[in-house]
Amino acid sequence: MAKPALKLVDDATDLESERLDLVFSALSDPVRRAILEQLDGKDLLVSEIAEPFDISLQAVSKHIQVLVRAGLVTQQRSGRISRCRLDAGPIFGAALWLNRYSKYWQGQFDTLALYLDELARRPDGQDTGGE
Amino acid sequence: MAKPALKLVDDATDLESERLDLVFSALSDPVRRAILEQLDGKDLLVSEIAEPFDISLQAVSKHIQVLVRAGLVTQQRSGRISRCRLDAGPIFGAALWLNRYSKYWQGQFDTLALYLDELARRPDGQDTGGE
DNA sequence: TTGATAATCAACCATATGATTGAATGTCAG
DNA sequence: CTGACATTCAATCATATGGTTGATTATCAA
Repeated sequence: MAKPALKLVDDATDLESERLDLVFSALSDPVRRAILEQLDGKDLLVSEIAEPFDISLQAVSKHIQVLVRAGLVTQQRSGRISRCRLDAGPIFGAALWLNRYSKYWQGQFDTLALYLDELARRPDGQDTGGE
Repeated sequence: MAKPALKLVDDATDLESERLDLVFSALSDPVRRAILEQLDGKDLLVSEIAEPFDISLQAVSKHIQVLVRAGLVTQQRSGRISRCRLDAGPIFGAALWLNRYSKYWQGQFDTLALYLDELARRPDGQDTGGE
């Protein structure tokens, strides 16, 4: 009856399930994933975010709105500019849901643990670029 | 430069990005997430999977096709029945992508590690608040 | 053969999504 | 005030999605 201690893990509740709907749906678009990667470590304006993409600024603005609705990005408007900041909180909930299947990875699980360790140890989040 | 050792982490490649598109999109629907939870630990027929849901069998069949396209479920037809099996492999790739933001969780990271430990230690994958 | 069963196919519908272009809003600089 | 700029709003379009019902395919049992 009472929810488990880690309520994020239990997606039986409508609220958490709807949040997962929004988060996974937001993550299902490569443009939005790229936006999140851009925001990893630094806040950016809408126009700065849009710069690398070949689509219109309006399209990027709509993508950002989707990320905002999912709780993955917050926007702080000051004057005519709108600074966008990553909020990784909801990603944690998604990761928890995924990790209920970690038992299937097994061998690769060590790889993940190692990778997490590596990431945690690194000052910035940059990948090595291999070798 | 060359790709990193863990190519799953680098979604710059079109192939891996499209796979993530399919996986995250598949996970964005509560029915499909529930199906994956049903398949956690046991293979099921389409009709068995459909039983708990209020929607038509055909709708469930289409959901399963989406999961198959994403690589999350495999189907083995034998006679008129079609046995569905979970393939958690693609979830690993998705988890790796998410975990690039683990540095933001920090405090909660211990919680995740603890949870993973808990999951790994549990004989079956059942959550406390399960079905 | 007949008939029930398992699953998919097909057509259809309502709504959502991702993109576009053009207009509007609001703000800063001269 | 004028105008450039940052962003959003609005209308539109093509396509995708999630659901329905009805038909079809294929298998098993009597």
